[in-house]
Amino acid sequence: MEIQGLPGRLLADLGPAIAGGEIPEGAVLRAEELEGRFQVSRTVVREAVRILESMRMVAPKRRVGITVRPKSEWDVFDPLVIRWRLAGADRAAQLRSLGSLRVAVEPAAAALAAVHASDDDRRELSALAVELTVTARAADLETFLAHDIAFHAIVLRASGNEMFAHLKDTVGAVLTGRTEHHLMPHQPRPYAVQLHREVAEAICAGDAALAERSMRTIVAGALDELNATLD
Amino acid sequence: MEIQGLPGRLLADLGPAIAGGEIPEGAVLRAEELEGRFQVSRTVVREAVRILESMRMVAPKRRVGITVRPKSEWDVFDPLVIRWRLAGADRAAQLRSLGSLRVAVEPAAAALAAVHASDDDRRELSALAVELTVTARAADLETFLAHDIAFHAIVLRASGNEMFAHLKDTVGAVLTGRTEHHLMPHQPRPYAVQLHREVAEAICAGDAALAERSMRTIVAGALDELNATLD
DNA sequence: GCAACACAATCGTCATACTTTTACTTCCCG
DNA sequence: CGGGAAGTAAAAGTATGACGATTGTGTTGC
Repeated sequence: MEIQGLPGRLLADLGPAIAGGEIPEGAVLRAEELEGRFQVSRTVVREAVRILESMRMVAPKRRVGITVRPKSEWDVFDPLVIRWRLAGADRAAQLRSLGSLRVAVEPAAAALAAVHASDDDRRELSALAVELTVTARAADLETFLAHDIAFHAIVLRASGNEMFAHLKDTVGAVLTGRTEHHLMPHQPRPYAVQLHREVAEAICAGDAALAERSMRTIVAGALDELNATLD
Repeated sequence: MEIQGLPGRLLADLGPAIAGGEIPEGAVLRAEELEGRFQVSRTVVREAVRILESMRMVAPKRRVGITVRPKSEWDVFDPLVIRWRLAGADRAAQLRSLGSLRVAVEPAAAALAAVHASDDDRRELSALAVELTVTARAADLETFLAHDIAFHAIVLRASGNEMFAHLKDTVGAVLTGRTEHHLMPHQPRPYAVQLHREVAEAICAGDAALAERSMRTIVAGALDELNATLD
């Protein structure tokens, strides 16, 4: 999953530093400086910088250096960029953006899933809905989180849309993030759990409209909570 | 916008070839072979391959070669991947995926725009709605397309969500693609134009629900037409 | 003051040598 | 005959030195 080798390590240092604002917009790095700072060869520096360039985070320019581009131009859908921003100072803004994205996408995915889900998908969703209920009552946040991630991942995949399916990891990161940073109630809200059951049932029954509505209530609620907590 | 230099050129050859299935999943390339085939040095090949690796399209492995990963693992949100797929054999599938994405995102963006749009945004939207009406009646497809792209771009930007805003180019590519490939009526439908006017008015009036509904009608209609044409 | 020119800094590319990993092959022992 | 251990070679990974290309900057001369 990660980029391998020394360029990967460089990237794992530079990426978060830029995404977190430690290296600000407009800052200018020099390749030679990076070679020295990280004790690697030009080859490695260049490959790492190329990757950052492909994410539109930096722009190398002759006679000038490697300039950090304004945040507004970054590839905000790149999984690495998302992860770096979630890990750093930009976490709040990133969570808000992702929250809105979820509100847009997940209800649509649920509606599609109600039409396209395989029998296995439907079975798994039902099972997970039960698990969510149990672990929520037991206040077992860790297991609850795992099941919650799996639940949303299946809905996204079952939608039959490859782009929705790829948001699985991103949604997972959001759910993980808000649990880790205690942006969630200590015990999952019974109403939210109930809504998950509703989504599962609606998808099983092929009721697209209900699946969409219930899912929208879930993600809109999550976004509201998020905004309430962050303010 | 593009990756610069020789690696960029290599990428512009390899990327579309892989995205278009010309180089199939599971195929194994060797760095040395690429050096010879494109008459570039090791450095250049490695940088291009690194970028493809960061898009999850290939996985270099020692003693094996550079393997083309299954399409399902690619970074489907990467603008380059989207462009390459739109240009190649995968165009239909890519248009469908993007169609669903638009149905999910653009109505949400319109709703947010009704709340967050600046006065300038609202003025521009109104003006563009008028332009759309005029150019549609004149059957000036080229100008119509430009204004249509601008219209949707402004709605996405005015939503205030950076991730939505970044879908501007992608939506633009979809609109361009369907005009170029004649997946559109010869003269824009009056009803669709009317809906654009409704969106503009709703956003100007701050009516989020109406903006969302009208926009949904637009994009859902576009998706229906697309499916009808591609089948 | 300004324009042309020269300079130097920095990235971009190439060629080559060496290192590291690892699939495959071979061979020996049970 | 099989299985495992050791050796081999193939491929990517890294380092380095040299040169090319571009371009901001300063300098010089009018």
